[in-house]
Amino acid sequence: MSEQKITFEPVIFAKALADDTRQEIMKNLCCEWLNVSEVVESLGGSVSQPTVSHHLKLLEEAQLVDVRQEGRQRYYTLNEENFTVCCGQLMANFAPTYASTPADPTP
Amino acid sequence: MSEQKITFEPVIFAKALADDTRQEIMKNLCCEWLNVSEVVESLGGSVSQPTVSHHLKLLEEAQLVDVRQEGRQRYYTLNEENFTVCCGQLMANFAPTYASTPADPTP
DNA sequence: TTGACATATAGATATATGTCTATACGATTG
DNA sequence: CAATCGTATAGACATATATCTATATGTCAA
Repeated sequence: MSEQKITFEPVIFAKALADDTRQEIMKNLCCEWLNVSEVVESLGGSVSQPTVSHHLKLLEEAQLVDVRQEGRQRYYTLNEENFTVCCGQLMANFAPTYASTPADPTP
Repeated sequence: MSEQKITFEPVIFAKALADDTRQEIMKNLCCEWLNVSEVVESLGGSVSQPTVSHHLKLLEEAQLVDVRQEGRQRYYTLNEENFTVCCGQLMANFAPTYASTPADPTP
């Protein structure tokens, strides 16, 4: 059904990863749904809520997080599958010798 | 022998990829040794030689290219193996569900 | 040694980006 | 409806970065 196929933009993907704060956020969202306030807390208060929102927006644009609205809160989680696809595409682009041609993903 | 084990710095790796020109350079250096002038040419003259040198330096610092001096020219090539290792580490960090624990690389 | 060539470095500049504060927006609750 | 809470947006600002021109460094050849 909804499962939109990811549009892989290698530079956008790389830019999304190219920041310490965002990588920390991604770690904290890995296998876990957190709302924005919880993400702020998870960073130990080192960055403000608007900054976190900004980072989450970038991650969303890169299709690396899923979002779910619940009341007035928005819950985010890392989309591991999309992340995996992006890494696979990077491999295909830049390490063809090592990249395993992944036939077809689970249909 | 010399094969230095790569020190994976996920943000440095991502930053190295986070630019169109660098990705183009990486593609052109994939499975191919080019000297600096040839890299400049391969970009169709869209960037200057010093700019290319700058990008190559970043790629070198990220350990994504190997360098070989030959006379007065420096030849660069993409290090596919290091690239692969970095992607694998990214997967381990951010997609543990999908990451294959790679036992041991070919000894 | 001198000149030419290949590449790297220095310095300048414009754009991109990460961060903050202030505030707007949207949903819930009294 | 009004107040409140959670999040997003706007605007400002400082730093990072991509690029250029000019020049230095290093290597070879005559």
